[in-house]
Amino acid sequence: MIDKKICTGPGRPRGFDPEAAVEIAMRLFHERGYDGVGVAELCEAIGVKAPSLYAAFGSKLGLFERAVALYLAEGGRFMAEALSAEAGLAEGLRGLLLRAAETYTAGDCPPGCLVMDGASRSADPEARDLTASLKRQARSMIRARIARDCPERAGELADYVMVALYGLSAAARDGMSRKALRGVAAGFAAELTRRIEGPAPS
Amino acid sequence: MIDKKICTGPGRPRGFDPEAAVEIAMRLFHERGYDGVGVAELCEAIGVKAPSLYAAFGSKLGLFERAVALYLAEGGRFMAEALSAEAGLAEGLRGLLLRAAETYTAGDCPPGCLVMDGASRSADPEARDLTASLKRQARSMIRARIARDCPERAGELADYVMVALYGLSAAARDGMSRKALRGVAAGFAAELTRRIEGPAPS
DNA sequence: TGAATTTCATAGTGACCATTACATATATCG
DNA sequence: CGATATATGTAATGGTCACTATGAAATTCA
Repeated sequence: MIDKKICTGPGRPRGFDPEAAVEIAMRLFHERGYDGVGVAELCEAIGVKAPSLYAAFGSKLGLFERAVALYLAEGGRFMAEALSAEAGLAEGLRGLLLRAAETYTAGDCPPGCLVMDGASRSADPEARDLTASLKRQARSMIRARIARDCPERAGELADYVMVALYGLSAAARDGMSRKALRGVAAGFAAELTRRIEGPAPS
Repeated sequence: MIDKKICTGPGRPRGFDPEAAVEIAMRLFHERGYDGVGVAELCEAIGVKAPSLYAAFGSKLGLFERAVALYLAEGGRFMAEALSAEAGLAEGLRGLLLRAAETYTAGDCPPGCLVMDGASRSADPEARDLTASLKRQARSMIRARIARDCPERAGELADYVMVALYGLSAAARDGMSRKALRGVAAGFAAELTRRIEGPAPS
């Protein structure tokens, strides 16, 4: 509740905005992945020297954590929205996949999903673990939503949605068009709908 | 047709088997990606010093090219087989997806596909281009097979299969079980079959 | 045996990596 | 005006990166 500019204590005030820095870092990490962006490049893009960056965020990993958190707060909303929708399960999952296709090909940010493949092959195990944990969390949310209407197939269908999201993200990052991705997502959703509404196929 | 050990010219004979070296490199690249494996580690695993490796393969990228070629010759066969099968289109694509799920979770080699995400986020543009070209080639093969039976939907269905393969590979690399992946692949194939055999939806 | 040829191991190249020691600069508080 | 506290820039840390210059070792051919 306290304005952060007013209650500034003693000491030299910092010469940059940490929130803007996190946003710049988010974009760079999203473009080229955790290992693909060096601290030197982050410093230059943010307009700050390395010691200031370390004083503010602790480490490159700390800045990545902040960047991922901002990513989830901005672009990760669509998942929570689709899952908590009052619409039916099939409609919700269809919306999730279609909005993933849109989000992963939005022109104002890099293609693909920062969580899905921003650090999946990183050399830093802590960065890998961070995104891996978020992916488990996403699957858990999806599974919980499915279990409300379809408990006996929740695991199976959650896996289906996860693989679809993996595919949409990777294909987007490899340049697949938004239109093509939309069509694929609709196909994934159609099968999902059949599995939810129809009986188990033998 | 000439045994490679008999017709050895002048000079000191090399102390290692280049084909075995390529196989070792293939496994390492498959496990951790192009950037994730250093030349020093390759040298130690192969049992050779850096200059010998460079004399034999020219560069790290040259060794990667050989490793990818071996990967395609060994594990990439299932795609050509599924596409050139005498069975129907839907059966062939279903076989392709199911065999991808099996291949990507085979216990005797690392999970996922070396081509799909062995260098997709590499810092080396030449390594990225190599795998990107192979992915375009794979899509082209899939599309050509589809076009034989279903020319008006070849592009759309080829995109569908590609996204499915991306997803299966990434999910496998993130630890999804073979059983779960099989179920997902079967679901992908079911929708594909409907799109092939049924009329265009709406 | 001696020349030619190829591979070998030793030991380095400069560039980049994330990170930090140190001194200086700029603020608030007493 | 000190004293204290925080941020800054300079410059360097040790480590790893892909790669290679150099010379010795091991082979074939004359």
